[in-house]
Amino acid sequence: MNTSHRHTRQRQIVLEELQKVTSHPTAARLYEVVRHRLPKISLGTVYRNLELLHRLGVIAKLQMAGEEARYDGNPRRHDHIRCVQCGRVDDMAYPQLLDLPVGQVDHSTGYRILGYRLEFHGLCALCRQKRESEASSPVPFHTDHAVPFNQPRE
Amino acid sequence: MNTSHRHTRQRQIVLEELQKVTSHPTAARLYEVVRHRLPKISLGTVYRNLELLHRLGVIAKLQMAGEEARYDGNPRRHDHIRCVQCGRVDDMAYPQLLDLPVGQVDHSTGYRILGYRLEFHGLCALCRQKRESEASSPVPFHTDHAVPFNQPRE
DNA sequence: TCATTATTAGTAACTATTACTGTTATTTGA
DNA sequence: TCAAATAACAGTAATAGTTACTAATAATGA
Repeated sequence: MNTSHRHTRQRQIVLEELQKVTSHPTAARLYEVVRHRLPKISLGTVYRNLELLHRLGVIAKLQMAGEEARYDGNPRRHDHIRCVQCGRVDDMAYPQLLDLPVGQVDHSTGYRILGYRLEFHGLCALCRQKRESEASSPVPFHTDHAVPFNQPRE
Repeated sequence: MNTSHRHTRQRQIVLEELQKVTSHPTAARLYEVVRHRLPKISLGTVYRNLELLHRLGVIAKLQMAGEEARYDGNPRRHDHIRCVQCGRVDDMAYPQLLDLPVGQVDHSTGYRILGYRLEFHGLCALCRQKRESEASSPVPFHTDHAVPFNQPRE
């Protein structure tokens, strides 16, 4: 069984268009963009190639909490911040976590640690301004792990 | 319009059963457990109450990357580790992130930062042993943001 | 060039979750 | 205490993101 991957026009263009942008598009959004160059491409093909490129480590797949998956042409380790209002995702600089025994077995949990995901959430500049001009309206839903929220259990 | 919440047997038992366990069950799993006490409860009721209790800050909703949502009877801020093989989720102790201007506007991104989510991934003790006994087989899929993975872009 | 087969387009199926609808039962206050 | 008001319910249908299926197409190595 040959496990090599063929070089197709569809795969090439999906990768090219993803690498052009910094907006962390969803599969559906990237599909729209790619269709300008390949009108007959199917959404399934976009999904399949994104998944393959992700498995190969060429791109990154961002499955943020409970949201539609987004893709990132930059596979290097970096973190993201997501707007809780509009879903926009941007890169966020944060130093790597310290004292993480990656590859080692963590003795408190028994897990062999492979890595981590760190995602910030907040209000993007646009949604922040919109909210401020509309006066007082609280955060629309409970954003898990908001730092000020720290009440004791029972 | 009265926005108070009624105290129903269904809501009470969903909360009780969630608070009994430390296994971070999915809605479907909790539904199975709750049915032992309320055979006629519907899955929608479990979902609705979990969502309400989450909004009220009584429980935590863990929407780990791309996975089925899990619920945690402990709403205090803490982090989790997920097994990339079997999906199991455990608590993981890690100190709070430093130098995070929560509530402030981050000048590099323009976001008002509200909080963050930190999730580790790895192999739980069981899956680790299973894998070791089956000899060499690599991690089945690309676990995003694995720390050793750090190649330059393009 | 040709045979092999990975990949495609198009579509159907799947799954977690939410919405809808008529019924039930908690709440409230007369 | 009792009954009106309505939040919440059970049961079911709908939604949305994603994956699986199938016959046709095209990339690849001989």
